[in-house]
Formats: sequence, structure tokens, C-alpha cells
Amino acid sequence: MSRPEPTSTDVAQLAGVSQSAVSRAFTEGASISEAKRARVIEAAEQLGYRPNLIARSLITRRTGIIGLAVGDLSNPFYSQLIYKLSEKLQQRNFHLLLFTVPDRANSDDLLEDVINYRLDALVLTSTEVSSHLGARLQERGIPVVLINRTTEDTASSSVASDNEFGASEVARFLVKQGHRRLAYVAGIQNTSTNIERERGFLRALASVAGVTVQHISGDYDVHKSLSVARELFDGENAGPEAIFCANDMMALSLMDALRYNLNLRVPEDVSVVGYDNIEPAAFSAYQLTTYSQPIDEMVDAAVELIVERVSSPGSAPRQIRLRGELVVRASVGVRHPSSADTSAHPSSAASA
Amino acid sequence: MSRPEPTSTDVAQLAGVSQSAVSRAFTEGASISEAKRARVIEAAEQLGYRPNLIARSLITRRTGIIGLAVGDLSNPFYSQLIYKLSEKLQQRNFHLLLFTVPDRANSDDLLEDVINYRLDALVLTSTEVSSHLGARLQERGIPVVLINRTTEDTASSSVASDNEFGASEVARFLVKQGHRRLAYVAGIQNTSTNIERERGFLRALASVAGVTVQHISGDYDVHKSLSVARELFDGENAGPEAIFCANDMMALSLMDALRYNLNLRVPEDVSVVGYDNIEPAAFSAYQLTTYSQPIDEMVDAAVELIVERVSSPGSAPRQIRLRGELVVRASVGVRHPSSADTSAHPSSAASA
DNA sequence: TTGTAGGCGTTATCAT
DNA sequence: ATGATAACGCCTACAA
Repeated sequence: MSRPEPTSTDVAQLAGVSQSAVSRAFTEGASISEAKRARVIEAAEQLGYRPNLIARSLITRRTGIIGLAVGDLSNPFYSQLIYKLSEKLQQRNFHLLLFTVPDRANSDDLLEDVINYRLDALVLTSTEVSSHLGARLQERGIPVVLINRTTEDTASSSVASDNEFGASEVARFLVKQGHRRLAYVAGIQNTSTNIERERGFLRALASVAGVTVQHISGDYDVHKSLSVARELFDGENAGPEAIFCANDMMALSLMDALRYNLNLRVPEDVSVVGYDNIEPAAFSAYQLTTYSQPIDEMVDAAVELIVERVSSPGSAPRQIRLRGELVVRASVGVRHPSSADTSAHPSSAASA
Repeated sequence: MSRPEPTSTDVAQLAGVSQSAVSRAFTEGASISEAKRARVIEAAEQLGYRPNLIARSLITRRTGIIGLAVGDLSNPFYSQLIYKLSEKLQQRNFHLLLFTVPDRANSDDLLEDVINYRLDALVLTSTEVSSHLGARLQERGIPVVLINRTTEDTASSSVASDNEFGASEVARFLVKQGHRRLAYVAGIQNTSTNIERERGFLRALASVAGVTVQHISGDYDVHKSLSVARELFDGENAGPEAIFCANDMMALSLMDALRYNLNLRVPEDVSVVGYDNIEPAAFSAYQLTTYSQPIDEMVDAAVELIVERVSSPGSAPRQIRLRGELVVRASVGVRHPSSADTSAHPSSAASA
């Protein structure tokens, strides 16, 4: 049976003190004698009283609740990120209120809810959310923190890996392994992650003579991998020697398509590289070479940004970039130095 | 700059009406003239006013916020479940507050928070949460809904698949395919999912002559797969012909261990079956045969249970069981009918 | 240190 | 239909 919730007044009565005394007993660093606090706590326990955080927030203007907009949870990168973020925030007495943001649908609903609940802040991990939303929240004084996503708008804090650098590392690595006909499988066009990775990859290759890069869009959609594979190895010209996918999920499904639909061997016939270093990338079936995102550091940084903005509303937003590292696994092979043409030069091969 | 939040009083002033009128204008089905409502809405928009849900909840005693305890987000089954649950709940104007519950750690913290925030209900998906917690919440009138988990305690509503039946289907299928030396890789011992699947599998096999079942614990831990594989195929006796893992994640990693560490072929040398039908189970690299959980129906049912218990506090909790189906893929092979009986003997492999 | 009283923003009750 | 007024449960001056 649910008795009527005990309130601070009930506790006060039982303990024979004022209601404010009860409030103080449950407030860190409030001025109250130890004796009285003890009496209050005892009465509270007897009644099973717990301070109502919602009521408290009405006056403190802080709920301790932070909105979290997520798009694609089927990508382990995000589920892992979210889990760790939630864990770390809980340690600081914050909690995440989940918002699923389907396609580019009504991100206005999200806006409404965030405002209506007077959330302390909003974290955006979804690549699909409009930046218009960010602006509207800023002007209401609700801090916005972007994770794995950036925006020109400097009103939002953000944490992201150095995608451009990471992608350039991938490019250099592939070239070093002797690959010359390359391909880039893009993510969703207008996302910051895709733009930066694409730029990093292409720029690093631009200066290398004899390298060709095929560009094809994959939209971060694992279901497009088969058609991507077919297009890359279409009759016309020879297929690429190495393929860089804008994220691991696409890379894994592309590997499957290459191996089981096109009957190509990875890495013997074609090499594949991803980005993120999600757990499945390490599975024996894939052994995907990838550029890792420093997920723990990213989460730590995000927590700092959040706490910073929430506890001192005056503080300026910050943009943070973190570097990961190239994780070399078996999905990339070595090409023999085709001493031939334009520029490519020796690099001896060692193969597994 | 963050102007002071406009309140209903501000709107009332601007619109030249009472504060209660503003409240009514934003309340579905409140008695107010269309004319007045329009005036209020206009003034509200002008000021950027949005009703404060937190303040409202103080008197309605409903926050629209539901706690969600999750354990292992690295298992796609749960991340998918959560995503869909959140989606469906949002459509009903509910939102999920995330609680990560690490090991069997202090589930008391969770309890505290749920109470302190006066959440409308708590959904438990974690297999690790103590049932003591459920009881404490019930007595405070906070409904508890279990997903993919059951408990003796009938005070909680629950949605789960018919694990016992599903596992028995797996057993019958393996027997029908000619397998006789079987193995069960268990999940975490005292979880309802593991208990039920194990029982279903073993019972269905008990009545079949000539079948042996090896039992080994895997703890739903993908990192134990290698040692599990080694133990199963330890020198002594011949290894199993088919292995049923208590969930897909273990099955996938076990397949990797079998293939890449023990150099066994799946399904030619040994068959593997999982439970859940997570997305990766369909990957070409695995083609895992598995028993599916009807995740959409489970989510729908859960939403119903939640809404039911929240909106009519008098309603009794219900326990729901749903059936999935056997999804046959290439990870299971066929053994030739070894017309003989009791024990192991030659059986050549049929392959794809 | 302690109690009193006012207010946080809303909904609910009660007249009108 | 409308407006005053009292909750909702708590925090925080203010005064003592």
C-alpha cells in the first residue's frame, strides 16, 4: 500500500523541530547542530522520508537532469559512449534523460521537452540534430554540449576526436603499405565527422603522386554496404586496393559484402580500414584496422564541460579535440612495390 | 543572454487575463473560451513561455519520467530494446531517466534516486538488480516493470520471452539435425533468462535417447569464450557436435574462438546456436542460428504495462510472456543419421 | 543555531 | 467560463 508520501513537515513534527531544520539536516553544509541533525535523520528514517528533488529544484533551479539526444544506438560506439557518460555523471550526481531522435525529424519536439523540463543541459551525440536547436537553447541559458560532433557556432561546448588528423594517419598508413588505388566510403554528407574525415583523408593523399581515390557515399548505413561493394568493383576499371570507411560499422559490413558476396579476400585482394575502434572491430572474424576514438578521455572531457557550464553559468563554452591512435590489425595487407609508373617507390612487403 | 524565465504570471499580465487562465490555456480539455486561449497562446509565444513541467508535477504528482536501469549496453539486444522503448514512450509523453547499474554493486543508490526524483515508474532490464529493490519501491507506490527478466514476486509487472519454450525449440532442432553430443554454455547463473533457457534445453533433451549434454558456464561474458571453447574441446573426450549458448553475444564470440583459435569449422565440425537474434547474428561472417526475441512486441507490451500502472495506480501488475521463433541460418549443420545409438561414432559432415 | 514567513511555478478548488 | 486563493514540498532570507 502506498501511504501518503512523508514530507519534511511530517518529519519536523515527529522530531519536534521546525520544517526548515529538516531542510537543513538534508542540505550539505547548512548550519545546524549535530544533535539536531541526528534527531531529524532518525525521525526521517523512521518515516522513510526522502527529500523531494523535484520540489527542491523548483527553488534551486537545478534538476540534476541532463538531456541526452541519441540517434543510432545500434552503433556500439554510441552505446558505449552513453553508458560511460551516464556512469561518470552519476558519480557527480547528475542523470541523463534520454531522447531518441529518429531521422532528421521534428527536432523541435526535443527542443520543447528540454525546455519544459528545465533540464540543466543538453548533450547531443546524434549527428542528425539541427544546429538551430542549439542556438535556441543557448538563448534560454541551457548549455549545449556536443559529443563526436562539432559546429561553427561557438556557443556550444564540444568534444570530438581530431578526425582530420586521424583520417590523414589512415591515408599515410595505406600509402606506406603500398596501396595506390584507394577508395573512401563516406558517411552522412553534412555531418562534421564525415566532412572532417573525408578532408583529412583526401588532403593527405593529394600530395602523394600516383594515388587515385574513388569517392562513394555510404551514409553510415550498414545496409548500403552491398551496393557500395558492387559499385566499387563494377566491371569497368579495377577495384580499389584499399578502402577507408568513415566508420567501423560500415567497414565491418563492407568486409562481409566483399568476402561473402563478391568473393574477394580481405586483406589479400583488398584492404579495409574503419574509424572508431568499436569492440566488434577486434573480433577475430574481422580484425579490422581502424583509427580509435579515445572514448574514455572524450567522456571525461564531456563531463568536465557539462559540470563546468552547469555550475558556473558564466563560463564560456569550450571546444575540445582529442587524438586517438591507429590500431593496426589484419584487415590491411601489403602491396608489392610496383616499381612501375609515376612515383610509387619501394616498400618491401611482409605478409601474414 | 538568458532572460529570466517567463512564467505563467508574466503571460497573464501581457494577455490581460488571470494566471489561472494561462494554466487552462495549456491544459488539454480545460474549460476556457477559444478566444481567450488564443490570446494567451499569442502572448505566450511572444514571451517564449513554456509551462514548467517540474512545477506542474509538484501538484499533479506525475513527472512523466520513468527510470530505466540498464546493465550491459554492449549487448545490442539491450541497446535496441532501450532505443525502441524510449521511442515508444516518447510518443506517449513519457521519458526515460537512465541509470547504469554496474556489477551487483550498490543497487541502493538506484533506489534512493528513484525515490528522490519521485519517478513515475522504474523499468529494470538489468539482470543484476536485486529483487529487494523491487519490493521497497512497490511499498512506496512506484510501479516496477521488468523486461527480459522475471521474478517470483508478483508485485512487479514483467515482459519476457518464453525462454523455456524457445530453448526447447533449439533442442528439438539440433536433435532433428542429427546432433547427439550437445553442450550448453550458460549465462549468469541466477538470472531468470539463464535458468529458464537452461531448463528448457535440458528438459527437452532429457527425453531423447542417446543424447549427452555438457554444461559449462559462460556468464554472458564474451571474454570467456576462448576458455569455454578450450574446455569443451579439451583432449579427453570428443568435443560436442553442437553448442547452444544462452545468448547471441556468447555464441558469436564462441564462433570466433572455435574458428580462429581452435581451427574448427562452423558448422562442418561443430554447430553453434544462440538466443536473442541480435543484428550481428545475421552478419555474413557468422550467420548464426538463433531463437529470436520478439523485441517489438516486448516493447509494446512493456509500454502498455507502464502506462497502465502509472495512470491507474490501482491496477494489478501483470506478467507477460511472448514467443519468438527459431531463425535458422548457416551456423548449424546436419549430421548423418548414425543409425547406431548410445554414443559417439563416425559422422561425416554435410556442408554448404 | 533556530524558527517564521515568503516564494519557486504550477494546478485544483471554489466561488462568481 | 473566469478569477482569486490555497495547496504541492522545499529552500532561503530574515529575525531572533
